[in-house]
Amino acid sequence: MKEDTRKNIMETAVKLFAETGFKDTSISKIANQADVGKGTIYWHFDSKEDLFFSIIKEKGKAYFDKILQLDRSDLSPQEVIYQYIKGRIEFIDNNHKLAEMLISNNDVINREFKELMEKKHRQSVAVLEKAIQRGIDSGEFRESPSNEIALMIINSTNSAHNNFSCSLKGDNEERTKKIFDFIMYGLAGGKRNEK
Amino acid sequence: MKEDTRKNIMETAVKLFAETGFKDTSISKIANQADVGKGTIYWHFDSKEDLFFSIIKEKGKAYFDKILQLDRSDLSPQEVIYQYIKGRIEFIDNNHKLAEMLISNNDVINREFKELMEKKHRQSVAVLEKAIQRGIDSGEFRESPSNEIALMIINSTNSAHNNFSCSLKGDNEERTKKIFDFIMYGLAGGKRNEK
Amino acid sequence: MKEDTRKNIMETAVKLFAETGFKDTSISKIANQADVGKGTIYWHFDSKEDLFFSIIKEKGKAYFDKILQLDRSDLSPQEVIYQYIKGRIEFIDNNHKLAEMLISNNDVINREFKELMEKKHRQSVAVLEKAIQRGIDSGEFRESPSNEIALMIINSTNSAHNNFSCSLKGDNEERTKKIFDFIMYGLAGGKRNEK
Amino acid sequence: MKEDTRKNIMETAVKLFAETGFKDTSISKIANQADVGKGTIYWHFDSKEDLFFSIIKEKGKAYFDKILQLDRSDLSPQEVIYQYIKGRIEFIDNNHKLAEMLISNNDVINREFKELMEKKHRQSVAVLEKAIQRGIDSGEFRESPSNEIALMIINSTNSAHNNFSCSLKGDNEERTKKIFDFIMYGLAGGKRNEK
DNA sequence: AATGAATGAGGGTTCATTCAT
DNA sequence: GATGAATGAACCCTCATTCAT
Repeated sequence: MKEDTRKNIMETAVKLFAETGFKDTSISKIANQADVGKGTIYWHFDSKEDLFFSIIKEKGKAYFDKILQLDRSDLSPQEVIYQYIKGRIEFIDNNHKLAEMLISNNDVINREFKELMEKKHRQSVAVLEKAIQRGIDSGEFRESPSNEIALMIINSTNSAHNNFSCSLKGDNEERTKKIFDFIMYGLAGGKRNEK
Repeated sequence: MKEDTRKNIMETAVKLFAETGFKDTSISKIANQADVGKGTIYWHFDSKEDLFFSIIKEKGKAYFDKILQLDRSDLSPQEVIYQYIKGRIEFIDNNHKLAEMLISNNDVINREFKELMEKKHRQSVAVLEKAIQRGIDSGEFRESPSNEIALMIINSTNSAHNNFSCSLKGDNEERTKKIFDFIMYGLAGGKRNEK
Repeated sequence: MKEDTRKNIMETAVKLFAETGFKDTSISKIANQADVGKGTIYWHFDSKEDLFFSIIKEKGKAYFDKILQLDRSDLSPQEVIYQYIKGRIEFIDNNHKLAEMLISNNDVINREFKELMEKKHRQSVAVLEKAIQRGIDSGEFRESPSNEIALMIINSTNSAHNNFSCSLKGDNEERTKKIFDFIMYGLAGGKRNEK
Repeated sequence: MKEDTRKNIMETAVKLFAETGFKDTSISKIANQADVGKGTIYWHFDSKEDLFFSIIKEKGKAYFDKILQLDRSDLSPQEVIYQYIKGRIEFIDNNHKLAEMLISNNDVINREFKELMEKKHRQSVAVLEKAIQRGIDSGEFRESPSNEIALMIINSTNSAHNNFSCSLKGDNEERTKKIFDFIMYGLAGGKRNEK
């Protein structure tokens, strides 16, 4: 029963945080919606921030774990990139607003959160970076700064989710392919005519 | 002197809004930091929202105008894309904090703001889209959905600015070239070996 | 204990509203005087207006109910008028400050309040009007516009309470009789010598 | 020219004060409406209160002077009362909202204003009182406490102006007569049948 | 474990007043 | 005489947090 209340609060909170953001979601609203007393939330969590972090950590864990698991040499570099895009799109699809919080650095709550997010971000970059480097070493990819390419891949992938009411069309598979294709061959594709 | 105070307030505000977001930046804080009375802000602006919009409109105008001017046929498609990237990077460099506000859609304040930003975003997409289509028609670019490619270009360009304390290295010229290169040729470049 | 706080706030508020009016009575002042936190007032009432209305509705109900109960044919017209005066004087005596709020229409807060007060006022007028008409029909009273006479009776009755530090003397019984006498016979009494 | 600005301000102010009351009329609004700078008002008047008092004193003077002039023995007691009612109704008609301020003691601004109003009120009562006493002495009026009757006359006269959207009908002459008649003969008129 | 009444710091905003020009 | 930009105290209200029960 103990865990039930805690879970109930977290699930209600994640929905509300995702819908209206951290600042605009009050403890009262969460308590109301979760059908518990306000004091109950403070029995289970130290503060509003603590509640938020607990959610982020729990919900984000699966996502980040999946990314970290791509850091294996039995996957081809292209496969790593493809799976990265796919995983992110799926996560965004399932946790729409929460994803925005994890992806953007605007809703910075405090230093602890910022540092946690930066760490996760660096880890994601590192996974991609390694795969890219492997691809370059094998001659599969062209010479380029792997770290920065990783960053551009991550940003391109964001095209999958709403960006001022504009986003990629199609189901997850299609969207993944589109982004992967863009990342792999760019606009010109094989057509190299130097600017 | 009249305009000095207004400018002072706007510059202080843009810094604080960018640092801590709209919600977490109080009028008191802005007034303190700008070394004016709280009432002074309300002499120059109708409300906190009005202050925010005034900043967005005034500072963002030059940036968006420059993008719209790229919509000319005497520029090659590649040139349009290159100039787009360059313009955005320069804007980000000069208005670092403001750029974060303009780029992120997390701090959506209200419908008016949302609609303004969406309109500007659609216009930017349209400019790129046209250029891409021209490139495809001329055989310069490979066949692809121009609208969605435009979106991915925009997102890739965001790699130029801080993304959880990680960004592209080099001066503006270098960074522009890196992004342009990525967009043009992708990771594989001419090396096409289908996944 | 729950109701104690609410009552405490209402009683403090009615005193202050009556002393200094709605506009000039701040929530802070009420909270201070009632020895509760400002937030406590907002726990019990939605807004300053809600507090005001709650007082009016709760405290005024008994008074208006008593008036409406005079609308019975087993009471002689004179008796209705006498009881009306008596009821109002008693109410004023027991709710001195509140009475000032109910009687004056200067502190009109908003449409809802205005309409509520007008409705109650019309009902009071109607009760008196019916009684007057009955008295005229029976030949007890002289021919006269019953509606307007009702209005004058109401205003005369206001003489019982402070009017720029001047009011009728005596206990409630005496004051009721004085006003009743004035209303019945006027200044000249039976002495009719046309002006 | 000096007096022109001052007059302009006062006339604009009296209109606005009358329309929206003292509290709800801001100096800005008056300045705007009068088409002068805010500072100009403060050059002509010490404060918002001073502006208000200046209006009250000036506009109220004519009214109160007229009442005081009724304190002459060449007027019959009835004539005094009749003229009192008539004067008040005319004043109310010409200065509708301002009249409410003068008549009600709810919009008490401060001690000075309160005392001024009470003094004027006492003087008005005194004029009526003397006339009543003369009428009683001459056998014209029946025996009664002249001071308190004066108060009731004043209150009855208030029936002429809006009282929660209910007031006497007819032109000034008619309304004066109705009130005079009520005051003189009451409801029963000559018909004395003791309750 | 759970509750909800109570709190007060801080939010955005208004406005009478001042003063350099 | 006249102006209006600047001020800051005070306004109503919100909400994260506490604590007696």
